[in-house]
Amino acid sequence: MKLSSKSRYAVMALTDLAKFNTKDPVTLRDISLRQGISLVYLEQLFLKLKKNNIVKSIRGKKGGYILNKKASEVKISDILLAVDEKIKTIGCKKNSKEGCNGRSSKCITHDFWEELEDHICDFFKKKKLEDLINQTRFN
Amino acid sequence: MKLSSKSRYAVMALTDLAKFNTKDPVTLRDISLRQGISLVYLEQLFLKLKKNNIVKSIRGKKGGYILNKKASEVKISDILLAVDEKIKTIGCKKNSKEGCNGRSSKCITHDFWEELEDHICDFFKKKKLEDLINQTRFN
DNA sequence: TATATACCCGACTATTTTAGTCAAGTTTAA
DNA sequence: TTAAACTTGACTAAAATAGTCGGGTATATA
Repeated sequence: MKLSSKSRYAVMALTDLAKFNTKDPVTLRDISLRQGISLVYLEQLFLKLKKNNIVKSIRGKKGGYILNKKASEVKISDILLAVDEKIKTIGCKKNSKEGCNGRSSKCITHDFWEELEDHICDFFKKKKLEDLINQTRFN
Repeated sequence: MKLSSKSRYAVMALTDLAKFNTKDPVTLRDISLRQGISLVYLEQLFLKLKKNNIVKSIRGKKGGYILNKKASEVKISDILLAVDEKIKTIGCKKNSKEGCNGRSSKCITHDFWEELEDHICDFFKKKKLEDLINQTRFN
């Protein structure tokens, strides 16, 4: 059970962005250097974050990215959703008639996994980007 | 973020075992048939569960497996540990001096991921095998 | 209006992990 | 004696992951 580095990078990058999002847009190049994440990989991530209205891009010289909302309004779950992180502990389809393993209508531990899923999702929904900004000392 | 089917199967199989663990040992063949898990795969899992003192095996004809403790004393976290499920949300080493990405001593979101890890582990530590037995109707 | 800076996008690939099989045993109750 | 059941290591196909590569497009500034 692990989180993909896609998600880890997305949260790291946005935390960095939120920290430096004072007035001028922040360039991916800067985030890349500060956080040690490949620039090309960041581009992929920010494309998705933009499509999901988490950031706005400003093109041209002096361009870069800014947050689309206040850091206090960005849920971590929004970020994970944007980069396609799936919180799926089970193969069972939630409201499927054919059931979890194609045999019984529900596998014997179905409810347990669903509970786990909710437990994790709750955590991500409660946490806001703002909560992360001042949590750790910066480099 | 997903749980391996190794873990899912281990929990399913043990829940099944706990349900049928009345007097006689339960054979893997029966668990395999009831739960739709490959017999050979179950053998692999129960080897690990046995090494970790979660089950005991009884050899020979009429043999099979029984729980080594009461179902109320088996934590789900014990099971996951036994089959090598890693709850690692981050690459960061917990008490390493070199730090998470080989650069800074701690990555910017380190504390957040650690909190998530604890959140998930707590869930698994609180849940006992017994809690699962009567949760879902059986097939 | 030239151009450097920065974003945009699809295709591709090496590596790792996962899920599961295969084959060949050993043990023991009946 | 033998069938049922556990034991073990090696192997493999498929999927997911973490990125790279190459070639764009948009626009602020000089």
